[in-house]
Amino acid sequence: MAEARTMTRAEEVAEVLRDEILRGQYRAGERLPSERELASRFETNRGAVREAVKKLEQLGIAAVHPGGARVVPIEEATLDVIGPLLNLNSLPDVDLIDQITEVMGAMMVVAVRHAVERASEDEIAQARAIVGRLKYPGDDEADRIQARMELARFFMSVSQNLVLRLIANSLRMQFVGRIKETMSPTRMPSGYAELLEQLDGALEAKDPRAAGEAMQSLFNLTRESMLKTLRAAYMSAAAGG
Amino acid sequence: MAEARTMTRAEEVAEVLRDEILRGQYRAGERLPSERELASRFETNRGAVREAVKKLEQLGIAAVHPGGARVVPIEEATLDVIGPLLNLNSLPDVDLIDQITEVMGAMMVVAVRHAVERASEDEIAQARAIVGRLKYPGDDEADRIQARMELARFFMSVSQNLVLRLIANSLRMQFVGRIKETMSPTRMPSGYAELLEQLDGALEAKDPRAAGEAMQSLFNLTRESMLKTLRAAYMSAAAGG
DNA sequence: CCCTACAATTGGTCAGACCAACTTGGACAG
DNA sequence: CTGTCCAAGTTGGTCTGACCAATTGTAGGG
Repeated sequence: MAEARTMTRAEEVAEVLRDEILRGQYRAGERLPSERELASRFETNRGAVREAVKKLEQLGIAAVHPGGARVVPIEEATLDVIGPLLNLNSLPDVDLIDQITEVMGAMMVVAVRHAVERASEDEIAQARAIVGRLKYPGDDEADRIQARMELARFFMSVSQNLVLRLIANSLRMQFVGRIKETMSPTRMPSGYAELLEQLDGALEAKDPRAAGEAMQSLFNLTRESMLKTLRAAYMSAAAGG
Repeated sequence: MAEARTMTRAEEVAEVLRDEILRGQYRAGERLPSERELASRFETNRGAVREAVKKLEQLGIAAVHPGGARVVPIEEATLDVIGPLLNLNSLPDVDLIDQITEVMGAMMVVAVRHAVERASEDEIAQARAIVGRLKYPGDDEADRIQARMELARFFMSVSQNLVLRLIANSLRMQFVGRIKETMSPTRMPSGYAELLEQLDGALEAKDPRAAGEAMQSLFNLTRESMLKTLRAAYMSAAAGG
């Protein structure tokens, strides 16, 4: 599912315009060229341009009114701009990744607390099984990443909080793919194993608070190691280029 | 700004289809009627229908492919479905509101912690001024609601976390307007004043953790009182109808 | 029963047109 | 010179009708 089907003409136009806006080539409040102008610039018809501009509007970075479309400041955009923002440059913005991770951490803490509160025996067992795969990773590194994702999704779904799931969806979809390539050599940070042990214990004891705290610490650790890796990547890129 | 301009034909169609999907009139995975069929049903042209369907796709509740559009399960939707979900019935869903409040609370805690960490003297003073308006409310009840919103937005903007702001934007935009009408007789719950005092103290001492905890407690309190009010509204609605 | 080939349907694109609402610029009154 | 108001031009919203490529559903052949 979700295979990268060939892009539609409207999507191509939307992408170009979107990146131009995100790069700040238009000031906030400034008028976008008219649909007719854009159609001639992209050598396509107005219908396609219209769809593209609608897309920008639903991204929250453009406001279309009869009389003209205007650029909206990014702070008023939708969560969906995060992905494009990450992909704007060859290396994603460190601060932005840090912010994403922090928010994801906070959400996971809430999810875990809820999940532990309402989980059945069986679900607890499932969660612990995944934690086990993290504690004693096989020879496959990819399996650990996979297990981490699974754990997150599992807690999210058991937590029964739709809002949480939707936010996590958006962030994951935009974030995870992008970060995997940058973070390919993920090492297990020191202290990680102990925290997994804590989480496992909290699950066994069905202690929501303890589970939440363990999860928080896990995320903090992941966050730090991620930043370190990213900064290193930046350094080498700067040295290389 | 953002005045309710007359709805576009495409928007009308999108609204109807969106609500039909959210009400579960199509099973997940089921095919949507073709654009041509919809055009004839809504007595409009294919272009308008096309825009509408695109809108559904960007809401994350429909997936458009050559060959046909299909309905997507709501768990895979975008945050933007929250608003429509709330407005689906005359009274918003209590569980959903609870979930939203909980998530907003978690985000505000993160925001406050960050904000206190990086706030300048001047910004701290501004925040405390708003807290003061909450502590000693004037005769105007609306002013208190206003102050609460201001405080939230202030912390969000000072926190410098774009992700946080974007999520808060979405939730606020979809949630606040809806909830105000339901919650018009907001009373100050007992214990609220003390927590405000705590928050003020934490701001003065520039203690991020303490500020976060105070904010968490404030939200928990608000959440409870909101649920109580809502449940009461439901009871009276059930009795009346 | 499976698989291939064909035909119908679907979304994607395109061109050209009209309308209502908006923006703009200039004429006019003060 | 300043401010107001109106008219012309521009813009988005809607509509029609058409063609293409891809996917679907189906009937026929293995």
